[in-house]
Amino acid sequence: MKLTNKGRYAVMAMADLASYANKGPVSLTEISSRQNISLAYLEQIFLKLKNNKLVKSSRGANGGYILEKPASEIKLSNIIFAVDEEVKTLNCKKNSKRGCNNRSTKCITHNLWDQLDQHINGFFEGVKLQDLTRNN
Amino acid sequence: MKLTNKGRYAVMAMADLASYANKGPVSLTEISSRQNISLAYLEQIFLKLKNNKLVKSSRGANGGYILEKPASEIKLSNIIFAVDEEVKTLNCKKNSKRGCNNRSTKCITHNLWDQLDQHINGFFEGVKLQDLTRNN
DNA sequence: TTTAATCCTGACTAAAATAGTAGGAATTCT
DNA sequence: AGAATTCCTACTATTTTAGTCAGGATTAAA
Repeated sequence: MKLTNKGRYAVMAMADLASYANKGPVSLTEISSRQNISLAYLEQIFLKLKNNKLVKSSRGANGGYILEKPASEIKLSNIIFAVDEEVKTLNCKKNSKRGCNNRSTKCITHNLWDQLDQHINGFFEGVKLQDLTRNN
Repeated sequence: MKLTNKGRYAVMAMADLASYANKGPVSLTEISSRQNISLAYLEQIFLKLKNNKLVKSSRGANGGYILEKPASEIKLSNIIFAVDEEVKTLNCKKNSKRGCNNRSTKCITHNLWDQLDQHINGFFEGVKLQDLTRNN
């Protein structure tokens, strides 16, 4: 799992959306001004969120986005994965054809990093979008 | 806590050192060839490890590095902090003079990211260098 | 039907972080 | 003295991140 500002922005935007979505579609312009994220950047982010079936869009005047699922069913890990798609190539897997099951120092730390990754994953698996809204 | 290859290299190198250090100082040249990390890069890394009192050096021919403390007392978090020194400026603290104790979406996710950080910290606090050596 | 709001998309760019090099000085052993 | 080694600083190349820009395409309301 990769962790960047973009992912954090995505979480912020989704939390914003979740808070205001009961009144129909929320436009990116609104979110942009509330959260201080540039509109163009938000568009880029929401495109991915949409492709990952986390939000639905309705176009035209008074259009905007709504959550595709209830906030209680959206995990933060879903959001982060959608936006910061994984490109990480783990050195070990890439370099060794031996399958990385030996006990070299390199592979030991590799496993360690893998464990950490799962640790972080687990963290974001455990938090739902709903947990971030003020009116839950 | 920041996580980069450099940190991983540092952990690898320290694990290597811990495995071989019973025979006196280990030179970076050795570590370099065993772990496939460029000598110049290792020098840079060990400079920081030394400043952080994790290793001791002895110069000159047959010189090298040894652990400053037993491997059972060195936490991985120590190593990583030494090498990837924190520069991270959290947006929230930087921007708001209100002390970031309001319930804005921004601050909610800020707290979230903080929690994650502690989570990761905790992970590396729990692992000792000794746990990585083959002959423990 | 016009118009405005909005989504959609890809290409581009600037800045920051990362990863690593280069080169020389100082030290110690043999 | 000569070889091996740490020490130290500055530099550079690459990659990633964080966005901007420009121009559509689509839809809904007036």
